[in-house]
This record gives sequence, C-alpha cells and structure tokens, in this order.
Amino acid sequence: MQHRVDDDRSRGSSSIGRERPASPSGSGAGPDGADPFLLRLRLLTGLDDAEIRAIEQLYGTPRTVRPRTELFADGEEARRIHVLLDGWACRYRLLADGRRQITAVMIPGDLCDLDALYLEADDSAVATITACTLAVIDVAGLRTLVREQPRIGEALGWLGAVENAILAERNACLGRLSAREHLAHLLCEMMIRQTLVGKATADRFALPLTQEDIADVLGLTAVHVNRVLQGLRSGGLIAQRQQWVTVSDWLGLRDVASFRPNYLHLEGLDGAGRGRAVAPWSVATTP
Amino acid sequence: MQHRVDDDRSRGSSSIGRERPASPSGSGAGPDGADPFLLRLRLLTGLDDAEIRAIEQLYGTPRTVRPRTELFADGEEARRIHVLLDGWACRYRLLADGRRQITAVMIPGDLCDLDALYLEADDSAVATITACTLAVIDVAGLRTLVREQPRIGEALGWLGAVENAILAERNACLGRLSAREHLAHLLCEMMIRQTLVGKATADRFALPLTQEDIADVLGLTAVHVNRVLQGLRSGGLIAQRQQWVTVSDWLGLRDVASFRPNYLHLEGLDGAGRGRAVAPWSVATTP
DNA sequence: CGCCTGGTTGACGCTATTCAAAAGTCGTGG
DNA sequence: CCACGACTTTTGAATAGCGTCAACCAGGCG
Repeated sequence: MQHRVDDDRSRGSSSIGRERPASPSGSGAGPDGADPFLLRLRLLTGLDDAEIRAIEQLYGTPRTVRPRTELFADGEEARRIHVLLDGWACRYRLLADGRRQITAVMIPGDLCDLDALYLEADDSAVATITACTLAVIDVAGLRTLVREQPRIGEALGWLGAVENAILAERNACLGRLSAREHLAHLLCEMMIRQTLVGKATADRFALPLTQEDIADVLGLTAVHVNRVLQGLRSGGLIAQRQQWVTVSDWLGLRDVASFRPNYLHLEGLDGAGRGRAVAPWSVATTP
Repeated sequence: MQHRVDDDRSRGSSSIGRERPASPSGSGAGPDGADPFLLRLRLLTGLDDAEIRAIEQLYGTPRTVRPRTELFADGEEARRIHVLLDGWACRYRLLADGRRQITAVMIPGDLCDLDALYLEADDSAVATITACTLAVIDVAGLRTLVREQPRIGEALGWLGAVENAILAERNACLGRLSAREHLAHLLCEMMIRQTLVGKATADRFALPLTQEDIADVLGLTAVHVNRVLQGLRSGGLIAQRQQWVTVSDWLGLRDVASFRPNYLHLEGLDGAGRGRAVAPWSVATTP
C-alpha cells in the first residue's frame, strides 16, 4: 500500500497510448509561462499577485501520469487536491454493471477534485485521458490558507459555483437535447475552453477523447456517437483528421446546439483577456 | 418595476393550487422549533451555536410565495440568497423552444441559490411548486460574515460541494439509467430527504410534483413517466394516493435504482441524528 | 354545474441501442 | 521492413425504449 507514482491499471500494460503533439499555438505549460490554473484565477477572480503566489506556494512536487490511468484509486489520497497543468482528464461515475458516465471533462487549468476540500468521502473517480501533469496541493495546507485569507476561499467558492453551473448545464443537455444537439454543444464548449487556455487556433482544436469517451459524456453509445459525428461532418459543420477537430462553421454548430456560453461564467474577460484575438463566440447572433 | 411580494405570473391567476396538509409527523417549521436549514447546518457541518446564530441574524423578513411562482424573475434580486423554510421548489433551465429541465428539487432546509454568493449572472431560474416560505439573506451581509468567520465560509463550501455531488449523480442517472431505474432513484432520494427533515413516516412521504414536473427532472415526457409509475405500482414497489407516495417495498425500489445514498453526504448522522428512528436505507444490503 | 389542470390510455413513429462484423490505426516485436 | 495484436472507427440490420399526438377521464374549484 505504498504510494505509487505512475502506474497504469486501467488498461493493458502495453497501452502507452498515442500522444498528440504539443499545443498548436502554445509552447507547453501555458501562456506567459505561468501555469494555466493560476492564470485563470487571476483573470477571472479578483485575486491579486500575492494571493496567487500564496496558492502557488502550496504546490507539492508535480506528478506526471500516463494516459488512461485512474488517479487516487485508493481512497486515501483524498487528502490532496490536484490541479491539471497539462493534458486531458475526466471525472466519472461507474455503475455496478459497468455503465460509465463522465461528469466532467478536464483540461489544463482545471481542478480535478475541489470537493476534497470540503467533503470526506469521494463519490466519483478521476482518470487521465492523455498523459497529464498535475500539481498536487495538500488539503490541510489549503484549508489553513483559506482560513487566513478569506478572499482565497471566496475564489475557490467561485470555482465551485462555476463547476456547479457547468454540471447543471450538462444536466439540461442530457435531459433535453437530442444526440446531435448535445454533441454540437460539447464541441462548442470544448472549442471555447481550449481557446481560453491557448490550445486552439481560430477554428481548430485537439480532441483526444475517443468516441466511447464522448458517448460516456453524452449518455449515448459509441456507435451512435459515430453516426452523429458523421452527420455533423457531412453537414459541413466540422471536419476531423486524427485527433484534430476543425470547426468549419461555427455559427452553424452553435445554432445546432443553441449554444450560449453563459454557464461558463467568463464574465471577467470581455475580449480583453490576454493578447489573443477576440473569441469567435462573441460575434453577433444570427439574424 | 417595484419589488413585488407575492404575485403569481407563471399560471392563471386562479391557480391557488391544491395544498397538501401539514407535515405528517411534524408541526410546521421543523423539529425543535428551529428552521430546517440551520438545523441541517448544525447536524452536518461543524458549526457551533454561536455561528448558527450569526447566520440566523442575517435573515430578513421571511417571504411567502404562492405555488407555481417564479422567484426573482427580474434578475436584480440576485443580491439575495433564499433559504427554503417550508414547501417545495425547483431550480430549472428553460431552452429557447420551451423544453425545461429541472436541475434541482428543493425541500425545506435547502438553499435556493447559493451560487448568488459567488456569481454575478444567474443562469438558471427557481420556481415554487407548492406554497413556500423563504428566509431571505442579503448577499453583502453574508459575504462580510464569511470574511470574518471563515468557518462559516467552509460550511457554505460544504453545502456547495454537496450540491455538486447531487448534480453529478443526477448527471449519471440522466445519462445512464433507464426511465424505470431513474424514477426509482428519484423516489429513493426524495424519501430519504423528506425523512431527514421530519416530513416522512417510515414508509410514506408527500410528493407534490406533477408527473410533468417529474418528467422535467428525469428528462422524459409526462406520458412516459405515467407509464413507468404504473409499472412501479403494479410491481408492488410503491402505492400512490393523491400526493402521497407509499414505499411498499423499500429494498425492491432501492434495487431497481441501485440506489446508494453516498452522494447525499449524510456522513454526519450515523443513526444518531435527533430522536428519530434509524432510517430505512441504513438496513443491510440484500443478499 | 362546468371548467381547468392533471392523470390515463392507445396507436404509431422515431431515436438510439444492440449485436455483429469489417476496416482502419498505431505500436510492437520478429 | 513487415506482420501481428489491441484499440478504435465504421457499417448494417434488427430491436427496444421513449416520444408524439390525440383523446378521454377524474377531481377540485369557482
């Protein structure tokens, strides 16, 4: 029961998995050389540099994890919080009979398990999709920091509230959208989120999810995801090559999903952001 | 554009709606005479009496709202947080074409809009189902309280994390359960939550949701909910009379849903609770 | 007494699932 | 370099679950 660093139990030992090349327009960890989580905190919450640094000082030695590996499978590691610095991961629930529902897709800058700050028992699992590098924060340390600096607690509360809004949105999608609508919605969301961390160009982003992963996000089967993807492709809305998705018709895709990015709560950005171009989703609505 | 106190815009003005009698085993606001929200905080978070009282002192004059009424339809009232003291309400998202997804069913002791503490924009609406009485808390006041007493902030973070877990669970249900499984799951959850606030007997609780409401929780149509309900009834799992649901076969219902109450995060209770009998869901698992 | 909301029923159609198998893709080992 | 093995994607046909439409019933309230 030692702590392990890098093993791979979810697939055969030969599944190193295909990696995709580094980000299209970034050089690794994120813009400005800062890590994407702290950058996001600074852009979207009111935290100042000193507060950001205080959080950074809680970082333990980063951990790199192979693709398709479950994080903290042994419940004991719940005493840590993981910041996803690079790669893709997902949070999911597994039913007794093997059915899986992915409840969150995580990309650089996301917290994997904020709930560990407040809850004892962990009711969902987290696994990597690609190779990932994670910063590890000790829960006890973060708790005392929050106690000393309530503004940091507020920022974490904000993060939690946004996670909440995203979950509620996906709830609505799962319950009320058709497969086509829902898939388009997912693609819109990933396009925006990838852009925000500097990992997308104006119309392309990497999507390392398999069709089975997508199915587990959308509550469908992989077979049906395949067919619906073909529908979007043949409609000229997207194109795919390997793991890259090209959004050929953003407005069309957005309309299929009736996508509105409110629930992502990006209202700290307003086109200013960093030096990047104004996001495509901020263009005027269709007539 | 004055603030109104009690109007009813979502239905015709003649829809006072049928009220159900007071709680089966309680005398109104909740046990101990305390309100169910503060009681829940005391039982499940580590807050002491002084901290609970500090929260209570933020309560403004309570508001009573008629059934089927939208709360704070005008976005400006987001500067307040609402504690549901009595009655049923729900949080939902409305799509452009009228489709509705209920993302949370709220009963006494629940917060209607914790997210208002952290977020500016509100992306979901809240409406009453029955007549409700709400305590109103000013956001600014709560923010300063949280800043002065970080333990209160932590308790609110805990509440948010539990909401999160509940949303994730419903995500999994929406995505991966059949209609029958999901409906059984909902009934299990409501049975437990009603019991916790002293509004259920050993095997019965009031369910003022219409079949259309249930459909909007489960992501189904009212017609199909009707048929699935009949399936549960004819299988001897439940019985219904008016708004009362009798769970005739708890273990059976639990097994249909594969229900496990982890996600409700009741791990502060352990049968001790108040003077109430040990909950039925804590009995041994089936062989 | 008649209306209105909510519950019930039936026939039919569509969406997504299931099962099965073929056709890439990529990494690995000979 | 080529061939093998494990995934992943793609395709087809048959099926099941749930939605749609429409009508009818039941109870509470004015």
